[in-house]
Amino acid sequence: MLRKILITSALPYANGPIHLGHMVEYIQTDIWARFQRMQGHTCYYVCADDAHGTPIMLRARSEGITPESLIERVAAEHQQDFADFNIAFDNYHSTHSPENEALACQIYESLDKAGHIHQRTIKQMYDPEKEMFLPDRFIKGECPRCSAVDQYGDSCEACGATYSPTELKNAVSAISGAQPMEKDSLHYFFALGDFEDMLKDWTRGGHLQHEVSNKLGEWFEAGLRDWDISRDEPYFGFRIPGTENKYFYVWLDAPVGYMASFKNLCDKQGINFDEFWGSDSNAELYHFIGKDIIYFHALFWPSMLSGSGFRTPNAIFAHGFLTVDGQKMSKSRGTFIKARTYLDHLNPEYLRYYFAARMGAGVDDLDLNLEDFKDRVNSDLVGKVVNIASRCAGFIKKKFDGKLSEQCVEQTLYDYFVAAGDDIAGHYESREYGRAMREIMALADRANQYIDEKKPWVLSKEEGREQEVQDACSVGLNLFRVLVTYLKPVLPRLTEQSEAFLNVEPLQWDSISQPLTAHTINKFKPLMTRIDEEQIAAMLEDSKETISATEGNTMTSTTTDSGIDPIADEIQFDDFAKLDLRIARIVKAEHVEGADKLLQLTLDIGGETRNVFAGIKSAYSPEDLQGKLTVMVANLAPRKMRFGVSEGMVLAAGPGGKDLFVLHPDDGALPGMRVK
RNA sequence: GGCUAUGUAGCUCAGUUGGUUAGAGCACCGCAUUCAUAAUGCGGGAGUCGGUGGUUCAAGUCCACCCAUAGCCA
Repeated sequence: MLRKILITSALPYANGPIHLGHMVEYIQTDIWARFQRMQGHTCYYVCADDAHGTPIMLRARSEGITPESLIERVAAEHQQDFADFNIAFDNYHSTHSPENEALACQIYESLDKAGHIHQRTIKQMYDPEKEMFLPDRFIKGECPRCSAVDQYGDSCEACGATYSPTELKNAVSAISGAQPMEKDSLHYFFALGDFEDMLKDWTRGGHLQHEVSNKLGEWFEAGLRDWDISRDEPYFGFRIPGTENKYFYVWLDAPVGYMASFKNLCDKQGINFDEFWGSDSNAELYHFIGKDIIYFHALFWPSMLSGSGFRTPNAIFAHGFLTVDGQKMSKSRGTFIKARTYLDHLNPEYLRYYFAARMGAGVDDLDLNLEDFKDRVNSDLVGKVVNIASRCAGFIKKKFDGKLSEQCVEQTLYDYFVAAGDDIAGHYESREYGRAMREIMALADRANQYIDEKKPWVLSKEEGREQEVQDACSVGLNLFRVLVTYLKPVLPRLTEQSEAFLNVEPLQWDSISQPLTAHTINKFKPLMTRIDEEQIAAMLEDSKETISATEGNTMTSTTTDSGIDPIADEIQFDDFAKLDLRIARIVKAEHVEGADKLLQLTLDIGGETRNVFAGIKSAYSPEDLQGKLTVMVANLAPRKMRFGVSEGMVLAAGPGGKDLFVLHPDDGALPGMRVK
């Protein structure tokens, strides 16, 4: 029976470039879409840029352009990256679109009408200088529990406490540096608790991976709380119907973007939208997402849909994150690799294959081990698969004028290859691509063994055995054709070239039931070349140089350390002169008992010593620092911390974790010298 | 801190309801081969199954605790 399927990938945030972490998901989804289409099913694959929210507003502001022109530019870049990775979207749209506004408002109004929207005045932090309310992550201060400095407004990275930003001590706005004040604001809430019964059924109804269902049990135990869906102006988003100055929180209209993109496609191609989204739809709907955004997709989204008269998804498919060589992507190591940087150096099909080879249906993280990447692509694709065609094509072309035998002499072997297709299809369907690739490669091994047994290069030197040569090579090429068919969802470009070489129509899953006989093929050209280590090295080098990525509150996985902060507001010389920066010698550095992130430093600033707690333990051990010169802020008000009083601050750059770099003066500087 | 996962050869993984000597591919070594983009075939070495303790005639598999890694905590 032919199926009608609509699938989506999470919407990338229109605030920065696509990187290889994003590509895990788009490649996973694209393979699935291509597989379904090869089966003859109708499968639409839609996506869009997620274009709203404070980070985009601020970024546009810092670039001195409108949010509209920012998102337009980023959308063009995103789409070029996807196109070059052969991600075959049926439609790519934007959440900042009329379709999305109409649908978001329609859903909101339905929910409101049914009594699922409540209003309530809350206290929120407000930046009096910028005249705006501050999202939690734009407020920094000291953790109310452990007093760690420089923590975000929602949780402490040092002790793991979660709290509300109003509890933060010595809070400052990350945008202006001003001290935020509490201010009342009327907010709109979605009553998630109204959907508890529906959600309990849905999340346990086979729509989620088992580990995800387990995780969600936790939320039910904790009780479902209302969801704050409004934001005050200034905000880049859609105004809430019936209000003057309230906007939908970006996460309200982001998933609606799936519908909007599809609506846009329907309008262009005359597809029936309701057939896919109506409450009685019998089409299939699947969302591919990263494991970090399960909450939004498995709780809010089904509730919103069912509360506003739409169907709910058949399933949510969550995947893990990408690491590179076993570690988080890092800018300093060059492993924060943008899609574009990869494309500048390497064939996208290599990565598509490598990801496929290592991808399963679970939420485990996936590691891009660059050594393994090279070995695997070279031995599996070039050494095994492509080699089969390469070693047979010459004989057929030279000795038989490109013509295959009249009949397949190895029907049993051929049937064995065809029969394996059911298993492989099953693995694709259940997103066990790694298993599928393993089975395909086992078949490739079998094909190479067969050619080895027949030894056409020996036969061709013997009189009267021409037929055997033609037969063996014809079998080899027919096996190759089956293998390429199985790999088609993963390797669209290789497949296209192979179709041209084999001189056949686009391969479908069921087009291989019979072998090609008495068929003329075209001249063989190398289908894929090996990866050279140099290419990988050059890509890493390039990645180190072209670091400019920034992330925000994105729907797609942020697998990375944070991006480059925007340049702060202009200051006058007098403001700068207030800072007293001094060269300091680290005379002693030691661990602080009970502190995860802090090192205690004793600094000599020329006759005076200072005790400073620095949050650099993740990047330095005390031995690294002892005796070194650095720069400190000497006139910062002393701050009482849980472990003692900190009398200043050492200067360091970097996003955090292992990527922290303490400043270091040039030779000749002496403790106590003022930096100006 | 709480929760959900993950941890098996150098690398990637498979190991069904606990049941002989823990398997495969890649990498490595040896041999064969030269049709093929130095590709292929045959053979070989390699593992205290994250750690500790327990249940059992029997544990990679079950239980407890611990360690490491990842994500989530609206």
